[in-house]
Amino acid sequence: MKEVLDLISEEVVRAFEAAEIDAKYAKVGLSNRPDLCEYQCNGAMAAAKEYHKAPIQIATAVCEHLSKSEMFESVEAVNPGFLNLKLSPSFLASYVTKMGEDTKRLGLDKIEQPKTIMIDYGGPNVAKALHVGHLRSAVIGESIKRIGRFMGNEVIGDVHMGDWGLQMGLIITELQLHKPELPYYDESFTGEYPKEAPFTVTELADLYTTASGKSKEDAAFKEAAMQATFELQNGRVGYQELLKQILSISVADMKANYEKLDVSFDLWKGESDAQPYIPDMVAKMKEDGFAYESEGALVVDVKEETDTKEVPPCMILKSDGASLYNTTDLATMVWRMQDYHPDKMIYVVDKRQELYFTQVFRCAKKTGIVPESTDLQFVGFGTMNGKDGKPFKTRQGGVMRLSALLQEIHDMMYEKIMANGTMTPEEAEETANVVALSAVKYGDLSNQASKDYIFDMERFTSSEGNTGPYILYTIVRIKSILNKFFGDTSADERAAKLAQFELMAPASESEKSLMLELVKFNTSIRNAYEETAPHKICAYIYDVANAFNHFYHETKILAEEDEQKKEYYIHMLDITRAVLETSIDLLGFKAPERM
RNA sequence: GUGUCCGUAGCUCAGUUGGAUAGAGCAACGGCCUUCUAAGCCGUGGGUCGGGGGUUCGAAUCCCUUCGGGCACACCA
Repeated sequence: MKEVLDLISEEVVRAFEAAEIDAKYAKVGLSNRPDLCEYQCNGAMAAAKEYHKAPIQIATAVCEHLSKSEMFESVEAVNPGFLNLKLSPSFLASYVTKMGEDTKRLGLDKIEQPKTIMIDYGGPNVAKALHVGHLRSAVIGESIKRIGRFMGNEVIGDVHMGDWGLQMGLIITELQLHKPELPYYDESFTGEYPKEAPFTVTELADLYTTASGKSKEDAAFKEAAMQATFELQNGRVGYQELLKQILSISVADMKANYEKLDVSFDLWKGESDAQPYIPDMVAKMKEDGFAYESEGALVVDVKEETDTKEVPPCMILKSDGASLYNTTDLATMVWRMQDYHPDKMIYVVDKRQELYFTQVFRCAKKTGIVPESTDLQFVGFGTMNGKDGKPFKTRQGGVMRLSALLQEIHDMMYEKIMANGTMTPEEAEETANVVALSAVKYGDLSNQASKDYIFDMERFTSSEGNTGPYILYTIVRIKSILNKFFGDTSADERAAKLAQFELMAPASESEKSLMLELVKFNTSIRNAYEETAPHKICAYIYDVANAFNHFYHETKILAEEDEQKKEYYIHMLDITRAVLETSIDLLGFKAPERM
């Protein structure tokens, strides 16, 4: 359904036209003076020059035409030329009623031309435990994916694992020292390779850690690892089979970890999946004359005239002929285009990689790997810092594992819940998980993705202020009332009853404020989608939660004696709940029943 | 050095793309529970939007300049 802002705009446009002022000046926005009005139009001041009239004259003329509209409670022209608008309570009630008719979409239309969007986030390394550095990509990417889908697009999430390169060689070489008898190392082996992996996740991580340490001190070991990497990349069968085992073990573990974060991927592709596409891709680049040799390496020029600085060429092959990050990323685009024909690809990666991705994007377009019609978007996120403003570390100064971070926050929430003494340990355990996730995700998403932010556990886990737990608490309060009101009735019965409860025009300030917030749902979500900015959803629901809590404080809902009024409250509560729950789902977390 | 992002209350952050008196939260102080979850609500104090110029009816927002900080600048990913 049409957004409130559009409905107002149409009305204002008509008034401008009636006053014989060009409609281009009839721009309406939210008020920045809520004490004076709810929506405002400043067009009269902009139009003053063209029409050689005092802005207030124009505003007054428009105001006269506008005051006939039933949409507004009041319309005022104020010096020097502001047009102040207040919505009528009945208009608000009817709009919210329409939202409530479909609590799944709440008045938000899907976009008219859905796109196929591929989104690249996560980027974990095989054989390395997920650490806090992986948190932002996962959390932000997941939210962008959900928002994109909610708007009606087909969104495909790809984890894009780091499963290629020296790290694999390190593991292969280290494992050989422990278990040289494995068939993977026997080049003459022709039988069937074992189905079971020769290690567990923990062993795998240990292998890598040891090997990685050795390679820094032991030159011969590193040499062997590089040789193994080379042989793996050149198709040595035993090594490729071993890689499959490494992947299967590692992926299972990653999936478990991401599941705890409520983050999922449609594709579990890695850098290795791009390898088969490299030779043809490189050959074509040479053939088409884009790739040439420079200082021994194969590169493609990507600088443009409008550049304000020097953009180095995009390197396709190193001087030793080996492929690198760029090669893999470009080849990944090859299969993505081939298999999925996306209209858009979004990369959710550390913002420090911006220049690098500019090179890759330009190269992809220039060489025709990605057609002009496909949009390539870089969503760079900032660093997650500790309270000292420096990159987040454990107390010991090491890199913190994601699981350890989640555990720590979970424990804080668990303690808080148990202190209330209202839950069994089992229920508290589960609730703590849900609340902890909201704390982490909301803490991350409520900041602009592109900025560095300070990860402050005390603040994020607090239920005061703009936090996940505060939002959840608000939802829980609403649910609690709804549950008391409806008792044991089934979801269907509830819906049927709710459909009969009519909303009344808001009588008090707090009712109206709440409705004014609810009505912004579609605009807010669309904005967040268009600007790839989940933090706008956070800002929105924080306003909704505030408006609700204010209303809640002032209004006795279940004790209301007027049945009709009570039903109206209940209906509005349910719509508020739907707005909040739909929104947090887009952010990637859920609300518990109690907390 | 070149480029780029940033600088808003003691702290953490918003600021609807140029509008009115720059907003929240935390922290500080003061109120509100025999009534739907007080993990809440209400109030008070706190600012030269880093500095300086400019553009115009009007600037935290656009331009220039300056100071301070982060980050990136072809064989890592």
